[in-house]
Amino acid sequence: MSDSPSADSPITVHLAYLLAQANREINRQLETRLRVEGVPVEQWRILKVLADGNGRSMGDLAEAALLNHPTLTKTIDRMVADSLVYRISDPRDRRKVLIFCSDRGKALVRRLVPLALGQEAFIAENYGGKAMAQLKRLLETLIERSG
Amino acid sequence: MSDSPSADSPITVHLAYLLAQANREINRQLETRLRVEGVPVEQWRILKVLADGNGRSMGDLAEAALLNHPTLTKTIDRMVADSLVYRISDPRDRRKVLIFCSDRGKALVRRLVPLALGQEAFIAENYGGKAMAQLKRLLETLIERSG
DNA sequence: GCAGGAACATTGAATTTTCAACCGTTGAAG
DNA sequence: CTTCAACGGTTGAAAATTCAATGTTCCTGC
Repeated sequence: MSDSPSADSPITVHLAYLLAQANREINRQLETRLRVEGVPVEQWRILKVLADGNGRSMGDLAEAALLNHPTLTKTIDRMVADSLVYRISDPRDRRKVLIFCSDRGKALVRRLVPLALGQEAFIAENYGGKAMAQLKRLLETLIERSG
Repeated sequence: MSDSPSADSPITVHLAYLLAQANREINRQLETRLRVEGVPVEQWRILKVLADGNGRSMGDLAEAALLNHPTLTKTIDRMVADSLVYRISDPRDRRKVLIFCSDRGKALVRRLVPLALGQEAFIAENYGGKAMAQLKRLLETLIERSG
């Protein structure tokens, strides 16, 4: 039986804490890599999702980019101002707004991808590809079971 | 030989993304549990760290509670206003400020701990104690190697 | 065809976080 | 001693996020 934490055990053994800590660390690393292009991590996620050329509704995009709805609206405002993406109201359902990646946005993504893959490679080296793959698998099932 | 992500692979296979997603999900669950007491997750972490009765410097506390320095200062301001913690300037090094948990804070932690442990138990059930233990181990070593 | 409820996105105000600059304290070099 | 760089923490302004409320559009039942 794996030791379940008790009242006086430190918070550092809680899964919620470990996830927050690991995320914070990895996110910071990615942040410093992306700083070369001056792009925040959230915008990187948005751009990468849109990079296939298909438009996404705000709802879908919020979910994919791990952002709350109002936060996404305002982030997209900024990105539109930077001409990285643009809005088109969905002709099939006029409540929806589809977001597309501009050419400028696509060009930026092409420069961003190697930076993100560089991090992946770096982690695989320092941490072990085996452990990394295992960790990814466990995270995926955790996410699946939590939805 | 674990498949390393390439330029066109979706962002959902990046470790940074999976960590952000898992953290977001688990954090939300914890948030709704703690809502019973009206305590934000960040304050829960702070209180839990201080619960042993020892004082911590702002620096140490920021690291333990996964908060940036100025953010912690302002969060502590709020918690002092709620009489959950108090500040005492360190007599050994007057640059430092030690934060202590008040009795009110300690009483609150006693109500918070079961909520957090409830989540741990819930995850262990729905996800498997074995997988959870393995995930924790992998996260710990990832954090260690990233420091 | 129309009334009412649900879905989608945005807005403005309030809260929170971040960035850069700052001040007091310490420790070490000269 | 005195000076000066580094440390620890706070502050105010700016930026980002969140909350609650709003405006459209769509869909269902009648």
